[in-house]
Formats: sequence, structure tokens, C-alpha cells
Amino acid sequence: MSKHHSCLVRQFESHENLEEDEIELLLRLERSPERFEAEQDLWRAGEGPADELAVMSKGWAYGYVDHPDGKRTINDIYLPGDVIGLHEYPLDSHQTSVRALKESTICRFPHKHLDDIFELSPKLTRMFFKVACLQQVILINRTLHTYHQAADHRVAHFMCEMYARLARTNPDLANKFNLPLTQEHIASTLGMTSVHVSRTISQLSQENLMFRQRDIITIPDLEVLRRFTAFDISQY
Amino acid sequence: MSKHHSCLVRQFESHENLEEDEIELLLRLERSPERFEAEQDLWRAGEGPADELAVMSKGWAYGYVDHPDGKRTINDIYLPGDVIGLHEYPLDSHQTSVRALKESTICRFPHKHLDDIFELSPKLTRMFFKVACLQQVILINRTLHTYHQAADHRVAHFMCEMYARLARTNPDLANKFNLPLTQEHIASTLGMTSVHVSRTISQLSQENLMFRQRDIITIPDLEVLRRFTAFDISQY
DNA sequence: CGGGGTGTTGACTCCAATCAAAGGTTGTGG
DNA sequence: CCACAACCTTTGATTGGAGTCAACACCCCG
Repeated sequence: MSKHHSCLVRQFESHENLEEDEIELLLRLERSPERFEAEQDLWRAGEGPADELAVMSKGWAYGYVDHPDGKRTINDIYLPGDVIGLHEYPLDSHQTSVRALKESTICRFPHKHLDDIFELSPKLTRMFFKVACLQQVILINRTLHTYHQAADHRVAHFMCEMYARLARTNPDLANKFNLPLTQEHIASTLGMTSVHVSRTISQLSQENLMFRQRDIITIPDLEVLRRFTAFDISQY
Repeated sequence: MSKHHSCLVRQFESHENLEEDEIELLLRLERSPERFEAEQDLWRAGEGPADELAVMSKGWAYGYVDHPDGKRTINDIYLPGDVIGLHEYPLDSHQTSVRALKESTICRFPHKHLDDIFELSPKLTRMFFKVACLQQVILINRTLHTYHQAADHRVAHFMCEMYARLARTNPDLANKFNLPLTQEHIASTLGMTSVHVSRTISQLSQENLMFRQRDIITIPDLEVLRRFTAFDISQY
């Protein structure tokens, strides 16, 4: 039952159980799958109209902005089951660009579909509201534990977040999981340089807190890492 | 018409015009005014149940978290017309503490009232959704232009944000406005030390970008400051 | 007037950025 | 199946911006 094949449905069912007709309504958002190659943009910051959202059906993507000095800031990583661009609902043009990290399937849908849900199902409305709020809770946790902390805590917190978010749609996630991000990506996400990410990760490895080889992350003891970076799992 | 006495209503009307019955529904959220003295907490992080939201009717408040090492992070400043704790809607306990900055009037209301709005008015639902999303847009702009930038840009961007948010309910805001925050508060908000805030502000003053004396901020040319820190007014 | 919170200034330290070069890995085509 | 190129990662040396520590100046306010 909760083992639905759609990650979006699994994401929602991890919050609350759904009836058949609610699942129907949700699946409507995933009706137009588009395939994206690695490094392909879904849309670009500043461009409009931003009258569509998207569901990440399969793969990995990230939201980013390029600065005049050539640096890039990644503001979010999108996983299967995530709604992309939900926060841009009130805007006329896109706040951030979105790019696939590897071959991915993404389904665009018009704002209208969301408005329809607001009309048709107070329960799904509540759940969408929760999903949107949860994104904000996560953002705030980043400001609390990532932006205003030392480098080792930042990296550790980021890994805990990725684990927690992946676990929501993959309840049986092992302590060894795939994270197809280069150190460059991680650096752009955490606001540091890739050189320093490298040094920080090797330091964390020496302390046996986490390991990384290419895209495989290993966290020997999740509980220890969580305590290290004051990560509160109940908020993800 | 748009000159309603309630800041919350003005906030909503700045997005879209409201009918009488919608205003009624909104005003229901402001029915239990409570007075808070400076430095008084509305609620504390970690405490629960978080089954109430609040409307900032009058005054100033801030959301914060205290870290084990004694440092404090301020994650948001609340202005009249703001909904406090909206993002905590999916949580069981409060993510952050909220404290009045000076004598303030704040109205608590139960989650239930929000759920009722979802049932009764798709239009208000859409608008609440927009308000919640806009908070997220603002958070993301902070990560883009505040957290990952040099100190002078951070302070400048923060001032632009405060101006823009105040202007939403005070359309005639002058280039000289009240900001009852100490440099210590600003430092906790931007993740820097009060010493460095002091140095940065005096640097910005020398460059004629902004001035501060106690709680009076003066921005000689808003447009110049905006360009300096790549502030996009259309997103506030 | 005095005193506590607030703001300023200087000297010093340190974490992370920068610059630079050398290893590793992956994948592609000959 | 090897070789080479492109990208990613590691490591070292140096620089610089912001933190820290500390003393002093400035207001308000009582």
C-alpha cells in the first residue's frame, strides 16, 4: 500500500495515508514525463513566466544561481519525490535555475493543477502546505547548523540531511548510500571551496565520522554523526 | 480600501484584493491580542505542542536559537502583519524560539483556524500558500546573497530586505526608517560578530551606501544599495 | 552624575580562500 | 585493450578576512 511506485506518492504517504481519489489527484501531476540529460537545465533563473512546477520522478537535480564573479551557489538538491519550484508559486519569473545532475525524469505541471487541488481536496491542500513548510524548516536548519557553523559541522550536517531526505522515500536506506555530487557541488552548496571540502572530509574520515569515495557515502554510525552536528531527525 | 487598520489584512491585500467575507476570515486570526514586553518569549525552541501560530499585530519580534557554546542565531525578524510560526505547521514542537524585541502585540491562533480557511476559501488558501512560499523565497535569497557573500554585501542586503518588507505594509516608507536592532542582533542574524558589524557599517557609511545611528537607518539612495548587493525587489 | 548596555578601535590569531602542482579515476577512441 | 584526455581529488605554501580579546568611548536612563 505505502509501497507505491511513484516517489511523489510515497513522499506524501510518509506524512499521512491517502485514499484512492487523492492518489489519483497526485498522479495527475506526474503525467508528462520529460527526460533530462546530465547538465541539462529545466529552467533558468530570471526567466519567466514561472507558471509551472515540476515533480522529480527519477534521478537527481539541483537548484542554483551563478554569480557575476563566476561562482555558483547551489541552494537545493532535488531527489525523487520532491516538488521542484514549489516556493516560486508566488513569483513571475524563476528565482533559481534548475539542472539535472545525471539522466533524470522530471514531470512539469501547471500552477493550475495545484490550484485545482486547493479547490478539490482540503486534505491534500493541508499536505501540500506541510510539504512546502517542511522545505522551509529544512532551510532554517541549514542556516542554524550549516551556514553559521565551522566547516566540519557543515559537511556533517549536510550528509545527515541528505540521508534523512533519501530515507523518507527509501525507508530501508543502508548506512552506505549513493550521492552523485562532486566535491565541487558540495562546496557550492555549503558556501566553501572544493579544496576545503576535500580537507574537511578527510578530517571527518580520520575521526571515523563519515567516508566518501566518489559518489558513495558511508556513515559508520548515524547516531554519532547526528550528535556531532546537532541534527534533529524529527524535522525532516 | 487597502488602508485597513490591520497589518495582516494590508499584507494580504498587497498581494490581491479581498472581499468582505475573506477579510472577516482573516480577522478571526487576530481575535486574541496578547501584550508582550521587550525580551519576553512567545515560545521556546524544542517545546511543544506547536499547535498554534501567531499574528504579529504590533511591534517587533525575532526567531532565534541558542547554541550550546552560548552563541545565538537569529533566523528571522518579525514585523507587523507577519504570520509567526507558519513554517512550523508540520512540526510537533517548535523549531525556533520567538522573542519580542520591544513592547508588542501578538495574537495566537490554533492550527485549526488555518485548516478552516483551507476548507472555506480556496482563494485565501492560495494566498496563504503564497505568503508561506514568499518566506521561503526570502530565505533562499539570504542564502544566495547573504550567507555566501562578503560582510559588506551581507549587511547591505539585510538592510534592503528590511526596507522591502517594511514597505509592503507601509507603502510610503521614507529612506530613513526605524530598525530597533542592536549591532549584536544584526550580527546574530548575519552570522558574524558585533565587532565586525560595527566595522562593516562604518565602511558602508564611508562609501555613502547607508548610515545607522541607534535604531535609525538612513539609505541615501536605495537604488544604489540594491545594485551593490544584487537585491531583487520583485521577490519581496 | 554615575552606571549598564551599546558601539568603536586596535592588536593579534586563526580558519578558510587562494594559488599551484601533482596524483587518481573514468571513459572514450584508436 | 591500451592510451590518452578530461575531470576530479589531494596536498602544500601562502594570503587574507573575520574572530577574538581587550580597552575605551558613548549614550541614554535612572
